[in-house]
Amino acid sequence: MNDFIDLFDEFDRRILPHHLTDADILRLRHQAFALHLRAQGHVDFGNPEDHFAYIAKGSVKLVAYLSSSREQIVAFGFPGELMHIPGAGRNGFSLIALEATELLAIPAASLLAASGKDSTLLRLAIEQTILALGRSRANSIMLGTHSARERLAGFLFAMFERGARHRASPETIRLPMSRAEIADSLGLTIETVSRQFSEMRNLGLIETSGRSIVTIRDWEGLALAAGQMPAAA
Amino acid sequence: MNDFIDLFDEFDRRILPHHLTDADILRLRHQAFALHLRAQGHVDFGNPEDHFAYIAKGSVKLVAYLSSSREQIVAFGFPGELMHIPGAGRNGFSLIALEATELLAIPAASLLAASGKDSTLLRLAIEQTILALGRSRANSIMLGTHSARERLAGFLFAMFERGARHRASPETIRLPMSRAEIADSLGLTIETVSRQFSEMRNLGLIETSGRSIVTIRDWEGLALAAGQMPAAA
DNA sequence: GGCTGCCATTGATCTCGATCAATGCGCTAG
DNA sequence: CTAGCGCATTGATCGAGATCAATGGCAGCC
Repeated sequence: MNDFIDLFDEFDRRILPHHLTDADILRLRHQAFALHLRAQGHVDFGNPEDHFAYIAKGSVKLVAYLSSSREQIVAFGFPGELMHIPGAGRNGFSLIALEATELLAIPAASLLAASGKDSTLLRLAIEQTILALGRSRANSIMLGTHSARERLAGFLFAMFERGARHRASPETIRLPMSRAEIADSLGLTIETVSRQFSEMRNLGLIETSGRSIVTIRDWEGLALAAGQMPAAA
Repeated sequence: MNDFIDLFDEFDRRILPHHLTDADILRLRHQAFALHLRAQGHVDFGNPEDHFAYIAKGSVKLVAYLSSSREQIVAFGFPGELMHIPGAGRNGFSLIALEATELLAIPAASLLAASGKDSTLLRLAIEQTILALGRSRANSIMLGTHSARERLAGFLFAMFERGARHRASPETIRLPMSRAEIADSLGLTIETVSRQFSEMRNLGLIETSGRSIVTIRDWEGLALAAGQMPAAA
């Protein structure tokens, strides 16, 4: 399983703090496991245990299943990111690959339990959780107060900031998710998302090519559309 | 300052794990500070540092200020709860008292830094943060997929579960927040919240008395209105 | 205990986004 | 290169909730 070795090595270099002892690293290596998902493949961490997932290649969505028919996308995950994945609570969660994806999963509980004396790993975990909390609260604010235009503009900004995939030029990204997935993450319908894309294209804010290539033509206009106040403070 | 002594003592008894060493407790006691807020009084933890707040008496709202006029209530806090309060990020947060409130604030960063060898405190912090993350994600799901009726019904359930204030009978609570505050937390307007209250009253699901006393008359009907699936799974 | 101001309720209308319904087009297989 | 399917786009209509506008009633104050 060279895959696992390579994956873990990358994780060690890019995420773990540099001053970890070999013992810590060995401990982690024992708890982690590599996963390869093809497009639309899903992992269901059924047990009530939380996990962390380091995304190496590809991209994923974290989906909450409701009693109703509709599903809500709670977060996206891109290469280089460490996601927090809740165990099953009131509503079940699933991690679903948007495209072929390689990731490293680590049970949160054993990570917490394992670090007896040294708290470096704990600190890493809490930092990531606090980041996720911040993103989730930002999401709540968006869903609670923003219009469809503001949501899509904000979404595009977020995708650009997180580097999305296959950046050809600094203004262009390829979105790995479908319109339906964008809609589910923004609390909108496919049609509304599509209409917003068209209107923003007509306004000269963006250009699109094919189904998933987006180029930003007017950063200031897009920021305005996203609801960042123009002047004042 | 007997207030502080009493507050900290209560915090120790009700929240802290029982096996903490005296050294740990002393360390915490040094970092914590008591706050007394009158109704509408606010604390602005301006520094970019996160805090934890133990609510002893009263109730609070955690508000995100947007560039726009509208504000979004991110969480409520009730007695006995330990809230996570984000430092200023993209949007500023404020903790505002709904009524006269006593609370104990603890800087998260120094709590993390202080626990050198022992990781009990860290574990406490991460547990609370993960709880908050779960609540926030549930909130996202509500805002992204639920109707006004479902939101208010769900809100009432949550208030009952968290014991709200001054429970006269098991079916009756006093809501310490105004209609405007309910609306801001649910992503609705005052008028819609009011209309939903009236309709639910007409349907015989609830009874109201004065501005803030609510009695549940039909638990099953309310659960149905909240969107918990009737039969099936 | 009456006054007064704020908050909640109720009504009328409007608007944004959902829904229903075709049509168009990019991507993949063959 | 072509065919065909699935996703995206566009159009028409509907409806939930926002907005605008009065009215009603609870609570704090003199």
